[in-house]
Amino acid sequence: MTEKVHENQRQRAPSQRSLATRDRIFDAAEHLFADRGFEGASIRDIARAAGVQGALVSHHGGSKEALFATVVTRRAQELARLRQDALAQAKAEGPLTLRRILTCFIAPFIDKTLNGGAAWSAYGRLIAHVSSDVRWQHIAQSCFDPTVRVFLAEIAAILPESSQQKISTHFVFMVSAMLSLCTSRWRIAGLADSDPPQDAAGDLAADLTAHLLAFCEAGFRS
Amino acid sequence: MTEKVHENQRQRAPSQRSLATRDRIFDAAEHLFADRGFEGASIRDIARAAGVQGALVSHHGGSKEALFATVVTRRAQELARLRQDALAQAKAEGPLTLRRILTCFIAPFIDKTLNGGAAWSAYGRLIAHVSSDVRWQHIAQSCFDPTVRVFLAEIAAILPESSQQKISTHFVFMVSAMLSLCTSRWRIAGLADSDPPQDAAGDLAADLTAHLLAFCEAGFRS
DNA sequence: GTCTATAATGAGATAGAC
DNA sequence: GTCTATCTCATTATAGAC
Repeated sequence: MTEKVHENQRQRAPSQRSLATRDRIFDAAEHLFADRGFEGASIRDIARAAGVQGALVSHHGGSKEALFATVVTRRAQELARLRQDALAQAKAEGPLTLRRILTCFIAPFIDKTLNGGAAWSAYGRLIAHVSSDVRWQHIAQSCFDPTVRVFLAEIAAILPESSQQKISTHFVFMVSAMLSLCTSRWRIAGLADSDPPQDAAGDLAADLTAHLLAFCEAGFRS
Repeated sequence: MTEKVHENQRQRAPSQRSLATRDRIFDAAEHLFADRGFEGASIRDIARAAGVQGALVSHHGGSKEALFATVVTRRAQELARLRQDALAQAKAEGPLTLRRILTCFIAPFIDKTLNGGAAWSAYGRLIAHVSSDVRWQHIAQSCFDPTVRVFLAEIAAILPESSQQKISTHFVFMVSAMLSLCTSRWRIAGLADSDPPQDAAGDLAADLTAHLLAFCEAGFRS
């Protein structure tokens, strides 16, 4: 079999260089969409940040909407896997508690977005846009709802007296609070009249995760 | 004293018609900024929605940024007054509890944004943009932080063992959950596999307020 | 796969008539 | 206070050379 393939089959795999360029474009798009929203980030901005020409952004990302969806989807799979792996491990280690279920959902996200580097930090803010704008409902449904439904079912088993409506409402409260750690830490710092807590005092992500978990577990049990 | 004034004094009061036009422009801007964000809403869209020419939007609103700030500020004063009046009345009626403090903050907002008509509904979503984007920090500080600090002080008096950092963090969690009722009810409905609860069953705002209050009070006490 | 060049449209803002 | 007209620049997207 030669390197040549039938015309209706896929072309040969993209080169290393092409893949690297594509990832630079997606990283730049992720960062700018996160910071300035869908309309606030222009293709030109993204191209400049990635160090390429505008036409190349369209080549790799398609239309601007397709690029947005691609960038959101890109890390969603890894995040879903982290969460479901954590849940599977928690199940293997003993009977599930509400706290353990919520931890499996929140801890991977906070760990990545606060300790996972600039790209994951931007991704957290990007998801906040998706979660608060009905225009991206289709993305939320395909990227996040399947995993969320798994967690909702586990919570419902722990809290049999709570209606599905109530559990779903509380879950959205929890997600909103979680995302506020990506979008609104400036607000917390401003209200606390203190500098944002430095890593000097320890693991910021662990502290915030514990805070958030305590808040939400109590809320679910209310 | 004639109608003529010194050139460096203010001109005569605007006409009724001018005020009505200005309000139509601000209402249109509020709605479009809320739905599509700052960059997503164009001056031209706003002019068309208000039924005026583009130049008139600039005339009444100044630059686009100034227009955005004006529209956010416009209802902030009324909201602050509603919240502080509720707090004053609660104080007059007896010793404050955590639940009563949180109610004074949340209930006026939910009542207006869910039962106060389309303009207040849009305003709720608009505030969600301000709260989640550090670019609008100066607006949040001037419009909302003064009232928030009053409530933080009352909460601190009820929860003397909680640090200011913890109370501020929990307060931001609460505000995020509250705003999710303006931005993400579609998400709750999608996850609950049920139509969004209809008003037929009663007062939607009252039900959601009670839900949210229970969740957040338990969180604060965690 | 990457570039240059450009098409086609829309953006924010303002000058000046009425 | 409101409108028409226009300036200047940015926008997304694509065609076509290499």
